[in-house]
Amino acid sequence: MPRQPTAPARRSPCPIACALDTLGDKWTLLVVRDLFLGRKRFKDFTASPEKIPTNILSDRLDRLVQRGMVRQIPLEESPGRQGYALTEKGMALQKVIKALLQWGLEWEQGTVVGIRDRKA
Amino acid sequence: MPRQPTAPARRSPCPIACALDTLGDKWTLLVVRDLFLGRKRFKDFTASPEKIPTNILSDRLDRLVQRGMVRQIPLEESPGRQGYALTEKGMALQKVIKALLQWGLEWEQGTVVGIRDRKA
DNA sequence: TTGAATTACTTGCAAGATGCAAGCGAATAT
DNA sequence: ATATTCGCTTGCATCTTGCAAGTAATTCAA
Repeated sequence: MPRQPTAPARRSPCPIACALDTLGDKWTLLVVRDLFLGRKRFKDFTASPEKIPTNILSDRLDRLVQRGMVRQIPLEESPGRQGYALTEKGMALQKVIKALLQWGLEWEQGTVVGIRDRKA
Repeated sequence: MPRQPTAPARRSPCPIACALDTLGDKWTLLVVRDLFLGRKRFKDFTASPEKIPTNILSDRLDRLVQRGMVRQIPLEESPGRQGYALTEKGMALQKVIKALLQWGLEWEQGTVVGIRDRKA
């Protein structure tokens, strides 16, 4: 029988574990952060100071789209190019991002808000 | 010159990126979740339904201790054995855990609160 | 008190993920 | 028309993960 592209199995029904099945890696939530900052295009994400490799970026954007946190949007400033934006499900991650931001600021010294591209 | 065991380099001064330098993987925050649930001992963590491999557990506990989120504690019920508990810095992750929990519950269907060991 | 479990790990290895560099076709700028 | 940027994909070396097995130190049971 031909198989539907199987959703990767969940480790458990725990909502935290399930969230981490998608979000639990070094890069995914940084892409989400950039989307909250209004970044839309591939090059915008690569311009962030963490310098995400393009193959990883491509993969993470795909996964976020597949899992319904991001959708592709047309870019009115350049038609024929695609951009990315958070869906409602993606927007709902705001509390997670804020909690990480506050924790980092309070407990990891030397961190500052307001990321800039390396060419600011 | 002999070198101090170097702290792994930060990707950027962004507090979110910095938080993810420690927390950004599939397992670390599940260990933190278990600590919030009152689990103290190695075997308690291995009993969680996600079945963390013991080498990963060992590594993650070490890293959490190194980075100041967890400390080792004596176990009064069996002296000569060590347990683990959250420090203040670790406790401060409560909002992160709660945000992930709420997001998972709301957006990932089939998730439920109240994890159980497989032998409940 | 002696032997059998249990606990808290470590080690080895196969498989998968990551990161760098290069390449490549479609859009855009000159 | 040509050059450059953009949005990727591919290959490959390296690092990380996950499974199984092993081990030394408790603890338990007879």
